[in-house]
Amino acid sequence: MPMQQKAFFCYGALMAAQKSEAGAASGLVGQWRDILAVHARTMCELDRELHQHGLGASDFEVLDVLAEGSAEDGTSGFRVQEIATQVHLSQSALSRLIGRLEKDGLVERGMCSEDRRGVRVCLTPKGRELHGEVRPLQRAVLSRMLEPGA
Amino acid sequence: MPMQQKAFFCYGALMAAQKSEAGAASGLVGQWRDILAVHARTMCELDRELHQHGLGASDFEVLDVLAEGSAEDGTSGFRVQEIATQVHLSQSALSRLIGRLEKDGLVERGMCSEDRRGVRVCLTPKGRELHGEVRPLQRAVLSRMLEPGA
DNA sequence: GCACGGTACATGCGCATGCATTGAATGCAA
DNA sequence: TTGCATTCAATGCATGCGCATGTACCGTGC
Repeated sequence: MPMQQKAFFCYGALMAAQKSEAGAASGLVGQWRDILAVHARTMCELDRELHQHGLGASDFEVLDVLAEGSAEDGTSGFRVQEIATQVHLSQSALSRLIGRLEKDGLVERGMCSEDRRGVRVCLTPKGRELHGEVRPLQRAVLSRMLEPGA
Repeated sequence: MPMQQKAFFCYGALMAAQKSEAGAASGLVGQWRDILAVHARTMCELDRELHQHGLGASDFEVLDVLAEGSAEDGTSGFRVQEIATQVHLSQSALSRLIGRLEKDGLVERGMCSEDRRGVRVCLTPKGRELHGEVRPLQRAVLSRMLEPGA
């Protein structure tokens, strides 16, 4: 399931972190630098972890939204625009992301009866399973990177 | 000076922010969501502002490093790898970014006398000027997005 | 019914990014 | 000196992303 091969983007985060790390930043720019550092570090680890299961960070975000929002039987699903409000992606990026997830059999796109412009997206059993399998890993990464005693 | 035409990436940040906004998040995932939201929102604004001057957020980060680190006369400059430790970019991305800045006449690449594999990068007067012109805008965005009374 | 503006999603396109690799230069050891 | 592992930066390549646009559909006003 090669879904996405690359995109680890682990860049200078780890090295860059050490500078402003070791203490909350002072000024605005320091605060911003810290945000960038934490974001980069965590994103990096997250992606690295998720990639072993064929997912990127954004993919997981979407799966997570779908998994949280739908009943256990994966009935209704979400409108694309509803997902868009929960995820930091442009509409076009989200559209393509859903396309990839669909191609990998993790979600299904369906017509939206109320508004035929709309598209309903819902998890497949396979998608739900993968999400369940991967979520603990994500939580682990978060606690590893965000918890104070890191 | 068209440097970089696109890359506003203003995605769903503004909308997505509203959800977990209005209060620090509770759990780890909430905390992470907040980081994502703040990062996306601020990045968006920053890019939007900087683009009016032909720069992207990463471009400014590099200019900022160079401006802070070199004496007023813009003498010495930095090694690429030194810049890399201050910026959350891969080595390759940084190399190309510097290439773009050079093409736009904002920085200059020079030989490194101590290690001829290395490259010294330093601001041109034009680069220094642009940085000085743009820095207040960046600070303004940060205070607008990060300050408590936002 | 029809025209028109607005909305929802998909697609064309250009760009920046990361990974892997390359080529040059260094430093160490035989 | 030669040989080899290492490091620095540049480049080939694949991918995801945002913007602009396209297409289908909705809703309103006529």
